[in-house]
Amino acid sequence: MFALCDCNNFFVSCERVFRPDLRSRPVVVLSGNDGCVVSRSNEVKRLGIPMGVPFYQIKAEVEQYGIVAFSSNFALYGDLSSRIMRMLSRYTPELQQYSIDEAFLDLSHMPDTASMVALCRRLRSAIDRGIGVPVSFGIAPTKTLCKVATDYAKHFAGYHGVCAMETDAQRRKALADYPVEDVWGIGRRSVGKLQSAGITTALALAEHSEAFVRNLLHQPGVLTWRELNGEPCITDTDHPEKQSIMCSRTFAHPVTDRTQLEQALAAFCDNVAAKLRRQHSVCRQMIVFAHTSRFNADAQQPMRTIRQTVTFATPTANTQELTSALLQVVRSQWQPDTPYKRAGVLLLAIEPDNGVQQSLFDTRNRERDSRLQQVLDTINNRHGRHTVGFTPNMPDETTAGLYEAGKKSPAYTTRMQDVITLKC
DNA sequence: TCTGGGGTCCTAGGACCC
DNA sequence: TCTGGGGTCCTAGGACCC
Repeated sequence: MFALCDCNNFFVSCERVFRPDLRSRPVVVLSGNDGCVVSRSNEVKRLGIPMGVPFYQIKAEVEQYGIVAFSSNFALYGDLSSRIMRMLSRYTPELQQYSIDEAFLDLSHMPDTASMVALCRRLRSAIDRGIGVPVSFGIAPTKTLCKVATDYAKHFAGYHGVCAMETDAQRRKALADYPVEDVWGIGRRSVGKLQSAGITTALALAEHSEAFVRNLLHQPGVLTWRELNGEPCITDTDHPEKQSIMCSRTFAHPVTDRTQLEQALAAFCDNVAAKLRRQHSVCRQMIVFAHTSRFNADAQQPMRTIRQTVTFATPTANTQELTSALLQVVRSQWQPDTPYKRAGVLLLAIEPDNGVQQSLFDTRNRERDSRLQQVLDTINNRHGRHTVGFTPNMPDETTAGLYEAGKKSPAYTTRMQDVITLKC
């Protein structure tokens, strides 16, 4: 048996930890540049405002219902997330963090369902008291069924935040009332195919034959089908070492200046390379891209794109080497008078940094590169990101004009100046 | 005017091999 | 008229997740 711990409305709940005055008010958290709604309080969900809607399209509702909006504050969410994960791992030996606000607990060592429910209740109240974020638990024999159980735990007050699915009768009853489009692993495209086949509930999907499901939804659909029928298939839900590392941003206003684009990309490169080194890895490939707005693009005015995959003969995690390759890409593909709206850097073909295969024709002094990089990392860890580096004037989230995040809350838990003061 | 960011896995098709 | 069969590896794109 597994349990899934899922934080309720996570980003909104994080904002409410330090703003208890907002606990019963409608609150949303927005994506980068305050573009889209990415987290909603229950009050906002009840108003029918959908996930992912562009913020400007709900201006009227914001006004009418007094919806409070925040720019996203990942320093805060990341810190509260790691506190929750630490607390969960104190109570269970087997914890697989699945996302910033979800983790699977392996409960196979526990004797019966009653003790599993009791454990989850203890965890729930410990997290509520110790951190202040409400969470829900779903207990079931497979991870896909855990997701279903967690939804029931969230939506029916009678469960008090913990729903266990133990018997086959419980499983069938839960799936019969569960819309197939809400099943974990069934996306937009699959829903269309399932509807054409007359399948609307999770139970109807589970009761079709494996051959039917394979023909319609292929291998991933078969895994979901098996999981719905109680056979655990999804095992690797934790990925401590990333296989790809990306940093990309949409600019608040399009960038038409080459130097400005280069500096933005150099900052992304700095971030991904530091992440790569932190997990003790190197990469053999890097994709550099920048493009004009993907909206309003048509045959007359197609999207204009910079995009190139760079392959390194010797795998690397060196910021200088990655940055100079990146600058070459930009300089060779740059088109003047082009409003670049989004840009990014993606590292691929990642492998551990021990036992790197050297290239016979390598021209770099790897040993010296590595010593220099270590010194720079030490300085930047002590004095903040981008304190020293290979590119001057690297912008960050606060650089005027490049990004919009005017509704951001303080970094209450990660920046000394932002720690709240209590007047007693 | 305004439309996010960071991941994973699977599959089809091309290039290449004998 | 008529053009094999069986592999591997790589890449781009699709589908899905939060």
